[in-house]
Amino acid sequence: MPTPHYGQPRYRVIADQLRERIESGVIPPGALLPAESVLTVEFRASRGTIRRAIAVLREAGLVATSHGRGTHANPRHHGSVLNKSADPETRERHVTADPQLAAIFTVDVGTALLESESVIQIDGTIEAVVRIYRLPRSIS
Amino acid sequence: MPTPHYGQPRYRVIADQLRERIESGVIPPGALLPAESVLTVEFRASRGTIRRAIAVLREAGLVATSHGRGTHANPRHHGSVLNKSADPETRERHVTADPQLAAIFTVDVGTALLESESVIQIDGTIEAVVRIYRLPRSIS
DNA sequence: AGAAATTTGTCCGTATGTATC
DNA sequence: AGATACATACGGACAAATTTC
Repeated sequence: MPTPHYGQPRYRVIADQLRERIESGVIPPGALLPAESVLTVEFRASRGTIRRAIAVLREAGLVATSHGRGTHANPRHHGSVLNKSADPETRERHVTADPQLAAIFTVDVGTALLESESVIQIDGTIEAVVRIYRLPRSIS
Repeated sequence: MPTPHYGQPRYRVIADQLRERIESGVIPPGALLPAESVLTVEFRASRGTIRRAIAVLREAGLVATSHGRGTHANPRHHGSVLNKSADPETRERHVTADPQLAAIFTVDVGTALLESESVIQIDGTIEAVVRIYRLPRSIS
């Protein structure tokens, strides 16, 4: 099997499906998820991919994993005052200035800008995407 | 080589060493870290282990990674920029999801999103442009 | 108590896809 | 277009914690 990930990578697709089961109650709070070895069969993915999908859910705070025991769904603290803050996983890339950005920075359209992107999640659901544009740093 | 990890796992040890270089200034702010392929040679670890070590630093906010470019140290934090916005000129508009946003929100490309744009100025000079994307207000 | 089975944790090597230079 | 660098995915192996018998 090649490694095509045109749209979303497989671990994200798998993570979304597992999250759906948890939020819909198919996997009730506190219950154990199927073992990684079971999930590899079900999703026909390698264990590494399964583990990465679970890692997404764990960082989102809706599952917890114990060595030797398994991964179980977390009791949802919905409605409570506690709302988990976002995890800042920042990714950067170079982009070209669109007309709006060019006007703001007073540069030509197409000038290189640095874009920094973060995904804001609350309780595992994506709330917003923040993109910050700056002029590329000059000195170092 | 077997897989001994008596004390700390290797990726943590490597992450600590890289962190030391960043915080001590051996890798100055904004500078690129050595490529993953270089680090595999230096630490005699597989690329997967190197990537995991870098992931630790990324989640800690010490580095930011760009796809074909590399990983560089001490990216500016979003929070610091956002906190300095005393007089943000905020403007909202509807936009269509580009492929990246579509993948993050798990919607089709072209789906309507709400964009909130602010210009961050410090002492009259434009520091950054912040764009926040959200799904449109839905009924509930 | 002890051994075996189960399950997650770490690590390696390789291959291929995708973005950037 | 080629080279470089990061991203995803596979399969295998062994370690460590837990549970089960």
